[in-house]
Amino acid sequence: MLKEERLEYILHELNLHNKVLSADLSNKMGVSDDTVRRDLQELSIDNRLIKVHGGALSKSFHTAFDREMVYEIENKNIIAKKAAALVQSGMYILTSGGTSMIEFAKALDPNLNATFFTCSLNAAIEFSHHPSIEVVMIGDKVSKDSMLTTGANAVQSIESIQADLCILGINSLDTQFGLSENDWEVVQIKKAMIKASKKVICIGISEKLNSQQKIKVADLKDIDILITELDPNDPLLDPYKKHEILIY
Amino acid sequence: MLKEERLEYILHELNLHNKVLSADLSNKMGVSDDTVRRDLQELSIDNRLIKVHGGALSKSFHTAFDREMVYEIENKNIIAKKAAALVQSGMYILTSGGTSMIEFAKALDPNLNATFFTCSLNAAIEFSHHPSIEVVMIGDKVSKDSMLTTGANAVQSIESIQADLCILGINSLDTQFGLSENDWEVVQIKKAMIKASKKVICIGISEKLNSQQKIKVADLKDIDILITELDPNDPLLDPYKKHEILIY
DNA sequence: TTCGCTTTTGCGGTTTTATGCATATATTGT
DNA sequence: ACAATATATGCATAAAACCGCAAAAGCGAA
Repeated sequence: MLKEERLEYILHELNLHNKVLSADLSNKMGVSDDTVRRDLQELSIDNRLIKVHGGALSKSFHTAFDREMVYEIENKNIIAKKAAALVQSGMYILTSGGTSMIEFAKALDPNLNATFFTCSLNAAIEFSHHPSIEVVMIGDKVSKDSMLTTGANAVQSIESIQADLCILGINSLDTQFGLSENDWEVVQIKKAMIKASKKVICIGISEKLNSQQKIKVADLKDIDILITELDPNDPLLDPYKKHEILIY
Repeated sequence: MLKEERLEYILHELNLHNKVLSADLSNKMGVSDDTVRRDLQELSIDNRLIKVHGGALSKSFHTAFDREMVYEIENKNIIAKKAAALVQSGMYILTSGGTSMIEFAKALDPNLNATFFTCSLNAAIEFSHHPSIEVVMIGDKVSKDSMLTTGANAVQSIESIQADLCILGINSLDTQFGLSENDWEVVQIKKAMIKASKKVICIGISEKLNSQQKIKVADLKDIDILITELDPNDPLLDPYKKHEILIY
């Protein structure tokens, strides 16, 4: 393993888990812990991570998120892994944005060969870090709140796609009102995405369940799969099973 | 084995495995490691791969060459301020990407009211942080090296715009060959942008001057304004003044 | 072909880099 | 406070990169 490769690997691990242990790294990479320590030191000097006794922490983890958010991130990671398992090579996939989607992008199998369409600037960037998937950014006016492209042009672009999968971040989900949002423009986009896909997967932390917002995106019957951090047998999810939604 | 053959072979191997070892290459190709090193060096200069101690890594894997960029950030800031001064409210502006453009976005007057069109994911995000400007992302397939959307769709979108200004990051600029790039797709985008704008501004650090790359984007006569970190009276810029380019 | 010219290549010697090991020191948890 | 780990430091070594030079190969024109 080349030195630069190791540095990349370490940063990658950090992105995924927000922390690394020196001992783990030296095992996995097959080098002495001296070398690992020197690698970490170098990355630390370059401000790419935070070195601590026994390993290192992700920079963003330390600066942007507090403990509470970490808990969320762990959950989003669980969701991301479940969702990533449903993606197969050759698929065409429409996705929205949100932090769950970012984690999802990180969790994708490095050998996956698929095409992702998205309106989210951040998601597009994260997908682009993957070595082999294709990424198509759907263009239009950028909505500053959500960092999504929205508008007639985007909707039209989506309509011209026949996707296998549509993966949507949940803003609010409710057994009565279904999937809902507060931003009219974003709703139009999500509606178009659902219409253009054979299967619809909703991902989001359980906190978002059983809440409503002002504008309806879709009925429950339009949703095929629901992914949360909860165990599929969790009673909280029972109401959704009744609506023929698969729970992962 | 001929030289060009070797270069092809190296890039091919890199595509397959994302890394190559100098020792492996000299064995497989039956040449000395000096030759391999020189081959790698050449490809590295042409930005086709990342040379590291012991071999080379694929470009797509290693996006973090921003380490060096940090040194240039002060110069880019100077450039950004000069460029920002040329933008007026009400303008429609096409922009490419690059770190200079990111700095430019940060340097914009907070009271500015203008509309920015861009193919760069990063630039779009940075522009979106501005309180009042409108941002339109031009959609298409995302080119992973440059994080730009490229393709026929993007070109077509650009063609449907009549912009006041086009601000392009310089990759290579030369009095003979004009503005040039190494990526065919990106060249198409930039050409379209130039065509769609009344005025063309090129921004970039002086390091990029007097160098050429493989594909021509535009002649000097297509460029109206050139902005570098240098003083406009710097002798290095004299050759460009002769071509009726305004220097800032 | 043969003569000059440029480009490419290989080689010897030197310098730099990467890595592991031994030893001394520091940090941590109980 | 003490044992267990982790870190820092200096050193040795092997591999890789660099440099200059000369031989070899490629190329165009007489």
